[in-house]
Amino acid sequence: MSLGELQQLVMLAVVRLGDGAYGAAIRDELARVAGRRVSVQTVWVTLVRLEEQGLTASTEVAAPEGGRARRTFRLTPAGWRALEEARASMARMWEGVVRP
Amino acid sequence: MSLGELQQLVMLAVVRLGDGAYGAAIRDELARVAGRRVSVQTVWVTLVRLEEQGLTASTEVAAPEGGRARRTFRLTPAGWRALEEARASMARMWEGVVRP
DNA sequence: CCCTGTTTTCGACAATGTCGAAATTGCGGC
DNA sequence: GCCGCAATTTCGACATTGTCGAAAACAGGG
Repeated sequence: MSLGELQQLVMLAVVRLGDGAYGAAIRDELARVAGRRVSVQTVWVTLVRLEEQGLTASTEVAAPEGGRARRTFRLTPAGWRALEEARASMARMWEGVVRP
Repeated sequence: MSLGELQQLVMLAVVRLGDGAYGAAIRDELARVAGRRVSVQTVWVTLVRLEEQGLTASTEVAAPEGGRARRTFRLTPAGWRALEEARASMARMWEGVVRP
């Protein structure tokens, strides 16, 4: 069971956003920084599935002006471990690789 | 259409191995360097699907001692582009991220 | 109370990841 | 020549991840 590519990106967006990590913000951060354009529903299912695996956790927060209540996400320690492990594997594979 | 995680790892194993990039060798390189243990068949389907998308190409090579003919793989220019793009997105997302 | 904008949930389907089991092929021995 | 052996590739099936259209839930204002 290893992290999919989008899962990693979503997790990174979550840590980048800190407290403000909820659906729409994550979608925007993904587009802005990674150039990856996905719908907010896609972000959501990904988060739900990560939570089922204990890699993220979430809390409901009070509604801002003119909208309904949001749910914000964060990484669990297991989430951090998985994310860093994925990064380390990939880094080792890139080591010494040069485009011909 | 963006590269899956295993697809990236397999492509990297392919470039690492150069001329000797065929099924079993790729499987071993993945285990050795990335610590990712998958069956040879898994590597194969991945390669076939990448080839369908024009990201890798393959050639049949004469049989070595005591075995049947092999098929060796390499990246196409489009493959390189996709791989480097995936890396760049991920790197940008990691920028400035520190574990709390 | 109904409309409007924001956010979450449902339901469906495509792409990727994974492997057990079968088929193919070259070699060495009987 | 036929037989089994070892290495390699192909088939078929299923789990997980990626993707979104459309629907439901809420909060505030007219």
